[in-house]
Amino acid sequence: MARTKEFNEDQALDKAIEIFWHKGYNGTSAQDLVTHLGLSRSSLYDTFGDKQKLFAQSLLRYQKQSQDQVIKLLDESENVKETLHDIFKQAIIESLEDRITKGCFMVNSSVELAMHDEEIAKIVKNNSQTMEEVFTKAVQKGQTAGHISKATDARVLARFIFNNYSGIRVLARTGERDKQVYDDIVKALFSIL
Amino acid sequence: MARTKEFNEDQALDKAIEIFWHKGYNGTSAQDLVTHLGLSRSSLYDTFGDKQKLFAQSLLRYQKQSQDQVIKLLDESENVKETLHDIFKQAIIESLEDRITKGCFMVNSSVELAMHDEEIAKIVKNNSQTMEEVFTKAVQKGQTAGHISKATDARVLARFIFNNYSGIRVLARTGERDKQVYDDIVKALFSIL
DNA sequence: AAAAATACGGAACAATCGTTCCTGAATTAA
DNA sequence: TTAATTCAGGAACGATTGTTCCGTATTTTT
Repeated sequence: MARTKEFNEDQALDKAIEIFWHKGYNGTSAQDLVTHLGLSRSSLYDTFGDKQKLFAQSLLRYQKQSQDQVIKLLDESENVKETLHDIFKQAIIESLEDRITKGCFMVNSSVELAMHDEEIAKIVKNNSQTMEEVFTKAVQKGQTAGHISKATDARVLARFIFNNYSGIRVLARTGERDKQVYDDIVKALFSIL
Repeated sequence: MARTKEFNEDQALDKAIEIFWHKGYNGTSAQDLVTHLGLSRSSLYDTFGDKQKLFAQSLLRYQKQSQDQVIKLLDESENVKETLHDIFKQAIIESLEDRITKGCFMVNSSVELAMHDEEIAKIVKNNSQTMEEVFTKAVQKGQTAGHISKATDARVLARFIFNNYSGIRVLARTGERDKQVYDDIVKALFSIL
């Protein structure tokens, strides 16, 4: 009956993530999207609705991708403290390697849109809660195994870890390229785990 | 020779800070500025140049205001650890009280503009360096006085403090209203000082 | 082969963007 | 008083915004 799409929807979403991540919501124009996604205006609007909906779908996809990665690493980990350390090391590498410093798409979107767009606010809130749960369970696992100090409540540590993660991603967004600054923060953070 | 200005330039800048802080640079239109500052278009452009210049001036004024406050508190402090604690408590109060959650103007601007506007990038970088110095000296002072542990290098702790400050301001921007979340972070942070 | 459905490219939309300019009134210093 | 300067207000600028629509091409199912 119908013609098939010539582009892959998920690949297009990945392109949308790239440009929204780099330029933000208000900084990305419809023309930017057409150019970067390689689609026509009509295909773009037929497929994704409008700019706001495309942004929300992009952010959801990004969230799922990054959450899944962290969850998998922590689930499979036999030393949670080491794995958490690896996660931070990876974030630092990404911050230093990216020639265009994009920071974290979720953090960027929180700051730019959370208070102006209810749908984005929900995604951000859901992300925070999920990450808090993931980190809390991981810390508990580490405390049981004896890799992480039991001196502080697991949820407190989880919130603390998440807060430092946000901070580091802001730092990356500012264009900080001195590895020592990142390393100092991680060093201090892990001194209390 | 000339008619005197009927408005106070600094007061107008304060109004500009308010709206840029709330809506961001791209989210604030020229009409928003005219309405909120209570000036005519012509007066606004004659006085401040253009939107970008007005934004930069606003951010500089905000930076000076908040830096001066922190520096004064820490300079006059006899117990730096307590004063740092007060500074965080104050940030939490502001985060919870603000009906419209604005976060931190400097953090917001970093995320939105630092990588796209060189002038803003310079302001942000200068702010980070200054705050790092201020915190470093404060921590040294606290270590000498015996209020802060000497186990960790002062600069490392300073960067760590600043990172958690950024994180908390992002949290505020996401609209988090649970005081316990903020308190947990501060509790964990001060457990290593 | 015919018919149905959709992708495509691009023209075109009204609205808003930041900015400039013009008007006439108001105020000041010479 | 005169000349200079700045005020407020609004019209108007071209450019860009997000979005819609249309004609054509293409593919799939009947």
